[in-house]
Amino acid sequence: MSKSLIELTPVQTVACCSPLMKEPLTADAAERIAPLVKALADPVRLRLLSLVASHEGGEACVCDLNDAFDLSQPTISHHLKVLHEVGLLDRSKRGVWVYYTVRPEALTDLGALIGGVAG
Amino acid sequence: MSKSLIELTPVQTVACCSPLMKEPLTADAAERIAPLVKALADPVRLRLLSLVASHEGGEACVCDLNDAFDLSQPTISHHLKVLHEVGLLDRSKRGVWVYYTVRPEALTDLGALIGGVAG
DNA sequence: CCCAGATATCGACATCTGTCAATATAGATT
DNA sequence: AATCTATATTGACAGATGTCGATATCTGGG
Repeated sequence: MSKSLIELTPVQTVACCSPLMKEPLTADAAERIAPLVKALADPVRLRLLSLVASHEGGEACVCDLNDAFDLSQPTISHHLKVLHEVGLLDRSKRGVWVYYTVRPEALTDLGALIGGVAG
Repeated sequence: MSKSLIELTPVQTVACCSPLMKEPLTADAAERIAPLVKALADPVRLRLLSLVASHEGGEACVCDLNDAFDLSQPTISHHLKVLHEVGLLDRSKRGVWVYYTVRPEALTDLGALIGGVAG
């Protein structure tokens, strides 16, 4: 491990880790990965991510996402922020609208970490 | 979908779902999958799972696990229970000792769901 | 049968989390 | 500028969660 884990974001940590099943996670790595998993550990955020990811071009407007749920607009905004902060979604503003896009590597790396495919 | 989701456990739900990125999760599926992800969304449980999984034969005694953490025995017991209840770990008692083993399919399926590998 | 050790359960507590209503901000249109 | 619409932020609150100490349960050995 050439770089100290301290400098890495959750996504970067996941990208460089062996699968869960191959060798024990260090306490540091676990502390760093948990927030990423936690961001996924909510039914609304799972659906949000899935909606964005499966949308045309892996990109969706907040206005569309709001309509897909029976939740207040601030609540959806909050969940999107959580997903954005851990690096699972990117934001881009175009005019009045905000578009969120998935970061496929982040999902792929996390899937590999959990699923045991070589990472 | 031939069987109602209502009859499926979290692990079974994950096993039958398309990857997050392929098509939008239904609200039902998301509600069912979230507990499984939530069980992983804690640094202690990530390490526990990783310790068990990477142990000899994918099996570890609680006594060994307790020693790996600076936490009380009831706390470790609680975390193991969480992992067991969602189906990520199996329990087996041999004499006074309790051994936990990973369910590799559960991890593999969850990894595929998140990572986008065909499920 | 009683004790000692391993693990689980209980009850309590502080902290974190999801949600909403109210409000703020920012961009487009008139 | 005034206003409308889209999104974010704030503050509040109920409920969930991680942790511990105390205690219960189970099992093997004396």
